[in-house]
Amino acid sequence: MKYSYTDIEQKWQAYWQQHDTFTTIEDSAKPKYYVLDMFPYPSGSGLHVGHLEGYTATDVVARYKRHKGFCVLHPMGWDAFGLPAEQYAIKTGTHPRITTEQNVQSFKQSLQRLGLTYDWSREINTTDPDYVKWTQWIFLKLYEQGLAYVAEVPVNWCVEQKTVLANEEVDEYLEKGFTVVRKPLRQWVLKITAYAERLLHDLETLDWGENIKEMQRNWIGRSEGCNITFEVQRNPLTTQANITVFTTRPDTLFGATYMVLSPEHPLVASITTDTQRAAVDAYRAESAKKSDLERAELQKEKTGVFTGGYAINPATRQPIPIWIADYVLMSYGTGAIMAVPAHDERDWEFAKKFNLPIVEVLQSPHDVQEQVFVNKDAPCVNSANADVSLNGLTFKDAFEKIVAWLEAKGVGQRKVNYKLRDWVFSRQRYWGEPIPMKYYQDAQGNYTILKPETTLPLLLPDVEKYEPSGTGESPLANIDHWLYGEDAQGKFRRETNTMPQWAGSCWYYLRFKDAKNPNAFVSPERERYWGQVDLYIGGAEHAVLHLLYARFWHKVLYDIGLVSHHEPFQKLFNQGMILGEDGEKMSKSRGNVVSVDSLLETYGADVARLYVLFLGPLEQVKPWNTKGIEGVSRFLGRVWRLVYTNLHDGKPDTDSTIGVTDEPMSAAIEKAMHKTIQKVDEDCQNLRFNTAIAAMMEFVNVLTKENCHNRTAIEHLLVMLSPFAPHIAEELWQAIGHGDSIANAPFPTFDAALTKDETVTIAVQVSGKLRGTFEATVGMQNDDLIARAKEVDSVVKFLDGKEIVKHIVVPNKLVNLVVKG
RNA sequence: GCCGAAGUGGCGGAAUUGGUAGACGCCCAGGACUUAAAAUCCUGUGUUCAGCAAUGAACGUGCGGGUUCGAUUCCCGCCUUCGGCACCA
Repeated sequence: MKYSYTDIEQKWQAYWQQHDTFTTIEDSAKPKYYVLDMFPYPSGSGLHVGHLEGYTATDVVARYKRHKGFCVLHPMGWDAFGLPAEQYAIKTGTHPRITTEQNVQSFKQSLQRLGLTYDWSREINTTDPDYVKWTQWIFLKLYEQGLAYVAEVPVNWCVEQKTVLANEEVDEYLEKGFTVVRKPLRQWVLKITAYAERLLHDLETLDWGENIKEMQRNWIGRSEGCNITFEVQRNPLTTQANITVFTTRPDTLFGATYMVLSPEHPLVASITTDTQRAAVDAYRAESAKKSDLERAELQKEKTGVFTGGYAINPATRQPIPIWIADYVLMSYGTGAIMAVPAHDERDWEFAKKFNLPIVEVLQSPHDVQEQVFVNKDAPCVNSANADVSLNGLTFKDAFEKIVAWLEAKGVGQRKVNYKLRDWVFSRQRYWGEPIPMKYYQDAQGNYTILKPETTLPLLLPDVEKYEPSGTGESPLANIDHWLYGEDAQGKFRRETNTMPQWAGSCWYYLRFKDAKNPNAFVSPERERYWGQVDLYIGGAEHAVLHLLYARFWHKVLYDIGLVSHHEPFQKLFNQGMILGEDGEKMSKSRGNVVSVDSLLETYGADVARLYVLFLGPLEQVKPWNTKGIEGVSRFLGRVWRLVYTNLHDGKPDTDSTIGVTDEPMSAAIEKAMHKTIQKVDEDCQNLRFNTAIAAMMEFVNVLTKENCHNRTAIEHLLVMLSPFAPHIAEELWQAIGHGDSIANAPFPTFDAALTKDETVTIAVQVSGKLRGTFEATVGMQNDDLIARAKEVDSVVKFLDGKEIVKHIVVPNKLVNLVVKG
């Protein structure tokens, strides 16, 4: 019989479906394993090879763990809210639900053709009313915990289109010639900063790549320092005020020669003197117009203006000028800084530009008037007053001493700051979960009294137009019959903001444990049974946001007793991107996209699965290479011919030519088999699929070369291969007489004694250079090894006439004869 | 600029508690089978030099140093590529 992947793939996919082969089993007598993919946004362009790689990897793990006797949870779903469907709706009027459904169908079909073992009875879709209900329910839990609040937050506002833009849209709109400004708008915000310390600290407990942890740490951006209060100098023209700054270098306080406030700082108006007011107002107006992007782009030249006001440096008691400049951000620390130009690059640049004094307070190897000196190890100088002296102290001691002094005087306080900001959680869009809040009328008839929805889910109404309302509100603001209503508590207007796409993905891994539960987002029993996700695989593009947001929600749920672990994903593995054949990122515009459907067409699922893993290490970024696929295709052909030997002989095509025999295998083959099992087993556990496949190829090459068709060897090979190429494995398993699915066969075990060689090749070096080899029995004594090494033909001439000054022996490996002369 | 990862044959990659560099696969060349082709099977395949040849020697893991009997692996200094962050005081 000839190997025809189309026939056998369809046959076995139907078989698995009919027999519920991969329906999840919950058996508390067995260990559990929860292996999860980052679920996709079902885009119109279909599955790409990046999906293929990640999903195949988790599928191999899921199947492998099943062979190993685990109860495996391996689910799939759809992160189906999102901008593309909404933009398509704006263009064509097609309801996003329709587009989404179509895309889901096509995605699901492709996934099924790959022979993935997803338990489709647990399929979820973030846009389903049943799912939206629980997303909203969790939001209300956050609200009850005081972790959701309303604030005025600047957003990207397109002036011409009267629309709020997502960050990723800004460039596109600017290119079209529109004006994009920062405009404060009413937003729902989640207080993720309340969890900053735990989000940082608990990273230690996770089995994640160090690089991803580091990215999260940087994003959270913890820094220790202190807040220092500067008294504003009394001046008949200004009001009495204090300015608090945050600094990580209080040890340089004596060198603070000026202060800078962010242009948005609330004290700017009261500090500014009349003579400076016009300049200050002009500067503030200008920076308000600039988008964040522009501020960042213009980082070359520092700008700023003097307010006319002065503050007193608490250490030197000297008055120092107060400036405003947009290099100081209102959103970090206190929105104000003390500037130490001698020892901070930004301050130095600013001081040089505006001729502000630069005072050296750390012993510097060069003149700080000429060049800035940033250092933590240099001792303090010029840093003493009547009360306190830091001179001679380095960072740590100086820090402690000055902070103690400031605290004693009541003008300073230790403080930890984070770069992490609270999470702006509302979008002015249609295609998202409505935020389930209502505003009831107050005594004046204004809708100001905020209360949560009592009936969930709150679903989206149908709309005629998907464009934003033009007022900065979402299209929902135009749907009066949905927007306004009355209940026992009075007349209300609904919240028009919707949730961001992140919302659904913050907890989907929990819903998979109990996907159809109508009474709870997950039952406590099932939550506990499946516990943490044991392995989570996805692209590194989600290294920060999705993973941080999900961890945040999870911790909140943990705190209110709804989940049993404080972290959701125990082990995270990031697959590397697959590039086009040209080594560039795959993109439609480059025309280097490899589509999964065409691969399936040409080579079938087993080859596609095998090849995408054989390409290289899972975590590595690697280019696609269409030619190499022939190799794995041939490999499967060879496997096929181990069972169906007739093709090899060119004889007629009949089923009776199954060549599996019960003749014993040779010792060499048996050894090769045990080594292969060991290697494949280890590699599967460590997600090193490329070398696992290589090991199986080697084994098949040995079997082929020796014309060995031993039943045990082939059965073990098929079980090892089945996680990778399940269809052909099932077909051959059946062909050699098994009635049950290979998926239920236990993974072969190896005999450690049989993986060891009796003889080894010893390398012989002369002064570190390889000059020959010889065969020796394992465990041969060092003296014997040396004696043998000296007799090796190719070695002798390098020893001729030389004195051996040293013998180095690595047992069972190598002899190195060090010679002189 | 800062943080992180990585640089190995014509190509994808393998091998690191320091011990025969190049497993496996692609490409390529030669052979077997075939009327022929495809498929399949076998052999060879890092570079350079010497030789008719078997073979031998030198070089070789981004670059330059170092430690060591021995370095792809460890240390120091660079270069390049990719990813992330980007005035965070």
